[in-house]
Amino acid sequence: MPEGHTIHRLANLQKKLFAGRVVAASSPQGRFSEGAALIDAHVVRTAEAVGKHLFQHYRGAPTLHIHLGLFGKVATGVGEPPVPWGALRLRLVTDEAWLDLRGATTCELLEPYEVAALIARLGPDPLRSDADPVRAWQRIGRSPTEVGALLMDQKVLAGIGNVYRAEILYRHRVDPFLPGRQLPEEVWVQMWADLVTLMRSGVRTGRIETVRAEDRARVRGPLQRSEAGYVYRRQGQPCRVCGTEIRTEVLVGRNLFWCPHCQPPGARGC
DNA sequence: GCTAAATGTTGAT
DNA sequence: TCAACCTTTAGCT
Repeated sequence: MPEGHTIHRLANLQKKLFAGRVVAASSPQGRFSEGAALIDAHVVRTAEAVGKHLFQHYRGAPTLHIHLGLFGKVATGVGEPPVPWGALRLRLVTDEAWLDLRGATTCELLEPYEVAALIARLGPDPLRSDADPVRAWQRIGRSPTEVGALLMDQKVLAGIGNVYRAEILYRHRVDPFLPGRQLPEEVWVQMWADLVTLMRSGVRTGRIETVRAEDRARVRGPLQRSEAGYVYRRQGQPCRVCGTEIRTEVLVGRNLFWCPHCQPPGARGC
């Protein structure tokens, strides 16, 4: 489930399991053999996440940069690593722990200046204490582009994906198609604060949970895995608050979900 | 068993 | 705006 919270969770875990340890690196699938050879037998200094980008910094070797894309997965564990299966791009093994990477869009080694350049083109990440939400507002507040498109733009905000986009717009009763420059600044300030809270909770639990306690009471039975939010992937089903059918439409190449009653055209939030 | 879709990004048209 | 890419899984047959 690779939105920003997943990547930060992985970084925290990797710091715990690998920082200060020598890793044996290999690429059973073969696509990352050269890179694996360069970090093999080196010590991991630390791991960190910026938006959806994951970095492992090494002593005496370049930085490992991973981007999971839509279907990439990292599996980690302690003890003996499992028998390799499928397309295993990268395996890291220490005396006590292992890590397997599959399906990632990006797995490469970067020099420090390349890491800096990559981070420089990202907007503020709600999960980082060094993030400055004003930078995001400077772009959103003067843009004619739909808020629903701006939230997904990693140059504007880093770490938000299709689930958080839909859910944060719903929670603040904002029309996804509202031009950014028509969004009141105070609504943006609330959305940012809400993102910080929601995503931090996502890092803790490993899940995206967005339904408020008072609305949870309206839901009969346990929330299904695929419908744990207000609107994401709930097209055709009744809005948890007003009962109107949730709609979906493609916006910038991704399925957007919203409630036409709670987020009517022109709704600027509350 | 097959197909489509998925929490994403890039590069070509 | 669209296809390509990386892989797994859900929902069909």
